[in-house]
Amino acid sequence: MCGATIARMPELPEVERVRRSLAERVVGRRVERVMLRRADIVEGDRSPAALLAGRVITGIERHGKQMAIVTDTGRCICVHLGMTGSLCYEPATRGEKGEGKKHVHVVWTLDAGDRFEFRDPRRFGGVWTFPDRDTLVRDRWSLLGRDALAIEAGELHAALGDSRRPIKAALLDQAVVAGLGNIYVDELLFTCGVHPLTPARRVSAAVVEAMTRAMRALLARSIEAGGTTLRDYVDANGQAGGFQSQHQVYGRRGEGCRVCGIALRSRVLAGRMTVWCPTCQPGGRKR
DNA sequence: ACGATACCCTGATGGC
DNA sequence: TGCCATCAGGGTATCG
Repeated sequence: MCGATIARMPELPEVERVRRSLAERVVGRRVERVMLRRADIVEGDRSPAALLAGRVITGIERHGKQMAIVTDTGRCICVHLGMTGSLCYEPATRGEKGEGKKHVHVVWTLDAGDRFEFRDPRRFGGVWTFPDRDTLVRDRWSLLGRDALAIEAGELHAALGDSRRPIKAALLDQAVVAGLGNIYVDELLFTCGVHPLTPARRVSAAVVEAMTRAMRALLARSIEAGGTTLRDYVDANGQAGGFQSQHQVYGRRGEGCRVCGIALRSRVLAGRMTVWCPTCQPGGRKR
């Protein structure tokens, strides 16, 4: 099993857990060599140097669901876990790189033979290389909205603008706010009593204010609980996430609302399975 | 211009 | 048991 971090459907809390657990192991250490086993998982310069060979890792940052591994010269890579991606720390004692494991696309070997690996069966994730942090921000992170843990109510309200699209679709849009995925959007809308079909422009400033607070609290609680584990997630210390037990609506279609008891409704919205409580989240009529 | 849809991909799952 | 259809969805390309 993976020594560090697997997250199925990694959203902001899961990525933050990966960031923290990996940073503990690799910051301050030199990348001795890089093995690229599947070239098309990397976008940009695919040379060993671009993939951080010879560099000393100085930090791991996160913006929304994306991570950046930054090094002493400023050279960095951006890692997106997609749906099934993971960054796993593997001590040297755990055998040879990628041995017997499928879908390990990149292996970074550190001093003493310890290493970390990018694995992604479905390949919705990827790795992007940048000569420096400014280029990463300019070419990639500037396309994202503010991080969901940092965004303020006024900014979120402005980002929603006068869009008529369903609030669920807007909150999933990483250019509006970075870090939310299907699970946390449904949970957030339930918490705020907002119907997922509500046109974004019709969510009042007051509700956006409450939503912003609820979003921070929800994400913070999930990070605290170790993130959401739907199948086999363990962090660097072998601990599974525990937040799934707190889900109010996600994955509970047809089951009773934990607040009012009525059967939760569901439909596909913005291409995503969406679950809500028809009484706790009234309205939703499009205009 | 905006919003909805198709597609990428593999593993888990359920039906027969 | 094994085969096949179905579903899951983050992000992007394309359609309407």
